[in-house]
Amino acid sequence: MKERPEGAARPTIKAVAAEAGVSTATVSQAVNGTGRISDATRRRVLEAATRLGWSPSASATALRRARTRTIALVVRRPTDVLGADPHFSELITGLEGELSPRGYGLLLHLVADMPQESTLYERLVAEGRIDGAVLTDARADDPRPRLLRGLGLPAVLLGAPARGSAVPGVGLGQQGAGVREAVDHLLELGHTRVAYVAGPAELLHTRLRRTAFEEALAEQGLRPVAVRHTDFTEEAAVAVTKDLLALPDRPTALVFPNDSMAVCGIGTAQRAGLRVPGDLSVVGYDNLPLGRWLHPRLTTVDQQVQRVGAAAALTLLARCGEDVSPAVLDGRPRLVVRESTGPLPTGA
Amino acid sequence: MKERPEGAARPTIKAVAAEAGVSTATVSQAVNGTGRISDATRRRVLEAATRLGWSPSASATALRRARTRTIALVVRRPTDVLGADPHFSELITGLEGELSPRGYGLLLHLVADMPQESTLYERLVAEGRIDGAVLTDARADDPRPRLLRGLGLPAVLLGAPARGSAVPGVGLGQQGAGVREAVDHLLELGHTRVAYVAGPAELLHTRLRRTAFEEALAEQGLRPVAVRHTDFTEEAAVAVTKDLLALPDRPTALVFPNDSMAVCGIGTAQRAGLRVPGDLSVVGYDNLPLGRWLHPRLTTVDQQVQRVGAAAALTLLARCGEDVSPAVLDGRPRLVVRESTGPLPTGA
DNA sequence: ACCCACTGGTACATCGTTTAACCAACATGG
DNA sequence: CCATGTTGGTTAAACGATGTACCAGTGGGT
Repeated sequence: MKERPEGAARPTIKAVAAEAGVSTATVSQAVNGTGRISDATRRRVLEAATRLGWSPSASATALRRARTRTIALVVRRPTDVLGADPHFSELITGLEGELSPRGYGLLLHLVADMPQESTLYERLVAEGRIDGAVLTDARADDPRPRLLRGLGLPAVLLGAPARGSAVPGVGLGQQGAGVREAVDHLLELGHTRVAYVAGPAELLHTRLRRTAFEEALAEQGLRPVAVRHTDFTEEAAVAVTKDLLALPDRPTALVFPNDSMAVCGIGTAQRAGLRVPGDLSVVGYDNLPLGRWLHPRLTTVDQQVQRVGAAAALTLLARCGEDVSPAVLDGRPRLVVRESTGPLPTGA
Repeated sequence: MKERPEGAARPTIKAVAAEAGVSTATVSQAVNGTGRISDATRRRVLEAATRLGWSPSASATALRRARTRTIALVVRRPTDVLGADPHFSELITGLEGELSPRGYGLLLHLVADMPQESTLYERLVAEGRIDGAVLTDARADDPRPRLLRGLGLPAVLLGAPARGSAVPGVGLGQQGAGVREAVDHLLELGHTRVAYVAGPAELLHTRLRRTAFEEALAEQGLRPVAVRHTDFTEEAAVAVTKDLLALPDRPTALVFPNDSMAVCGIGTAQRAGLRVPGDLSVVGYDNLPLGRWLHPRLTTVDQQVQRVGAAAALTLLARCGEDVSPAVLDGRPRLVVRESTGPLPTGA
């Protein structure tokens, strides 16, 4: 609709000022609601602006205000294969839901490893391209909080809530609650030989969940059949499942660190002639949409990534000087019981 | 490493000029390789720049040059539920692979529907936030090419290669080839009662693939048992599968428009007591990583989204005035035969 | 000795906004 | 009638980089 005659340059604040018969300063004040302007002039200016289809140039505003209204989300993807982690779609949805209405944009970058990620932040900050960053995959010894603090870049860390870190953490409380609930569920079903497939050891949530897993078992006087760390790839899921199923005292239940891997695990078990949940119970993590439709439907832990994303956006916006009501993030990860878990096999 | 003493503002070109003992103009020319500067001075300037950890301000450069080095990718997600289409992860990977090394950023936005998407482009252009856009999900009557052309924004349309549209299309040639191959594969296995689950009718590739499907059958003198359009949601996949399996002359093979839906279809069939591929063969589309690990492993069509993304990025960069070698996109969608397809059930 | 070409660099206007400082006009109170 | 506000604007200086037009020096040719 705002289609301009071919080749016509975008209008500037000057054009609007001329159209409305005022100075450019007045236009600026009118659209920003600052300064002292009569209601009548304000209206005139706004009309002129819409008539010309003008919006303030983002570059000029950014230069003047030293604010870009852009947030970075850097995704570290170790291998080319992991790729499709649908986790991020959910996260991005949550973020965008809060950013977009406030005129903020999300700048997405993919990197291979942590050094690359650090360099990228340095560049983005040096170029003044972003106002803040969302950090994912908190590590046990994470270099990013210190780095970003040094660079003076507002950030939030997804995962564990703040722990005296340089940047505030955003996430559901009681990180371990989901896994704990999963274990309790399995125990109730009669399982005693349970194994845990964990994520990369350096990730923070890997630790939290592993601890929760072991504690929940210990409370019933049990110990895990095994705990295996993996790199989150599908290949690893298959390999580790085979490995666990070959154990002398084969586990009757497997707990995975995400749904994709759980699905691989189920496939591997079935391929080995086992029925799920008849012979083996499987629990995932993330509650991907897909899990609802598989056969068997996947029992999993829902950690509400989308809501966490929204909360993270709000926290970050607040740190960027936007006045937003602080995010309240109640709730905790919860087990969603479906069909991939069942009573202990009678033979066992 | 570039950690500046707390509160110190980022250095500007002036600081670098002072450090190197030259004028700001010289600094600019040195880093941009323009103008006539002696090698010695150039080196001195670059050294000074790294010493201070300076990079040209993106905002200032954008303002001056009327170029932001930012590309928009707008994702339309009809419902909240579709969400996790892993398709996009692949696409983004492909795009980023070419954009990032050239200093371009990817600005990601999520919208609900086409009107919103149009408005968004208008805003982004009016604010001068982007240099170009990548359009996905080409529609039969797509308003975006005209719109963006009117706005003067470079763009590429993913999917069918150019067809006299206002923006160049990027995609594998012979769009239908994959589906055609799938049908041939099924026919070879002896199937004659094949049904097709299609995507939303307004999407361009939906048409192309549907046509390919029908033509491939027709060549053997066959007609589809049924063709059903859906909205790409998992729910729809389940519903339509149930529906098709209840048909009087039940199909022995189902072709789906993406892997997520194919998985849902398999689950639904299994739940109905059918074995895959024993009683029913299923073909997907996209070649998601997950499909390799399911039980049964998914037969699907690989359309190399990542490579298409890379090619799209190159085409777009070229239109943005970057001098890149034009993308060559050979190949076509190819069938990947795995385990979800098998010979015609003997009873049928 | 003089003109010219060339090399290597600098001064300055400019991109489109924002904002502090300033000012005209007009009412108000003493 | 004059200092004193108040209201509603304007002027001009940034913000940080780019690029055109200009200039100082050097050396060559005649």
